[in-house]
Amino acid sequence: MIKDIRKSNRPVYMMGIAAKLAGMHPQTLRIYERKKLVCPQRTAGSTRLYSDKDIEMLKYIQELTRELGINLAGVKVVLELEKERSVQEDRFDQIREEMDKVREEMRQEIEEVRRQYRRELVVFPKGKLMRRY
Amino acid sequence: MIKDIRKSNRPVYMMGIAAKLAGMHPQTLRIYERKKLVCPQRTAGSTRLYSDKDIEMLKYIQELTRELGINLAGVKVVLELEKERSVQEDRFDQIREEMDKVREEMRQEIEEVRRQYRRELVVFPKGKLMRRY
DNA sequence: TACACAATTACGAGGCGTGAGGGTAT
DNA sequence: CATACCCTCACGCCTCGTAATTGTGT
Repeated sequence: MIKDIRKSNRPVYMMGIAAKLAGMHPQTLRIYERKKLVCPQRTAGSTRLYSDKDIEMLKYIQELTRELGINLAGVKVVLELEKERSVQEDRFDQIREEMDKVREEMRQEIEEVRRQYRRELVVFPKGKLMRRY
Repeated sequence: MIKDIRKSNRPVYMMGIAAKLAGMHPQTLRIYERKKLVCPQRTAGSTRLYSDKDIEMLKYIQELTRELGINLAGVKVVLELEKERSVQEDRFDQIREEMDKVREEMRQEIEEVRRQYRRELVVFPKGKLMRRY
């Protein structure tokens, strides 16, 4: 399976590049890190390295702050809630899938019952049915 | 069915009382109303009347702002997300209930098939089974 | 050696709670 | 007519983004 490059976790961009990609001030990225909103990897010399996923997150946080006017405490909670929601949606899909499976199993079981009775019945010349022995 | 008084929508408290009940400044309540967070009913003379539900909401918003430090724009989004979540949970319960129903229906259908075959078979003296005619 | 990063501090704009003042409903 | 409401304006605190400074990594 080929990984989606746009969402890779591989740390690649230094802070300056990341800031330009996200259209933000480098200092802002440090603030976000202190508030545990976007936490990039570090090199041995403690230089930050941002992944594409981090960049996406930065852009999304920007939407929440600039367009909706949410402060960082709010952003944190919103991100948590949306994560919970995605988990919930997964569970939802899962249970629906399970329901389809149950339907199919039940259908097959009914079929099996029918087949079993059919196997036990034989047709006699005059069109009558009898148990096989 | 007796309504839960603690969550009633009936408008009863004037602003001063509501503010005391929620432990907030009356002016704050006006701000929340302007931001469409808590919208009390009004009398003909445009005096605000808060319900118990409104008071509950005020207390909850207070938690979000004071304890979590979320600003009002954030509170608005958080409230929306939690509403969505509750809807999603309802849908979840509903589909689980539906699944139970499907199971039961299928079980009954299997039973019905068995019964039908049993009805078509009769026992002959020598223990053999035949179709009813 | 030059350039970009790390960390801290300071400043300005805006959000939010609180208070004051004048007018109106009950 | 007294009290509590209505509304608007103004002040102070806090948050957040930005800039400046000094030191370090590459």
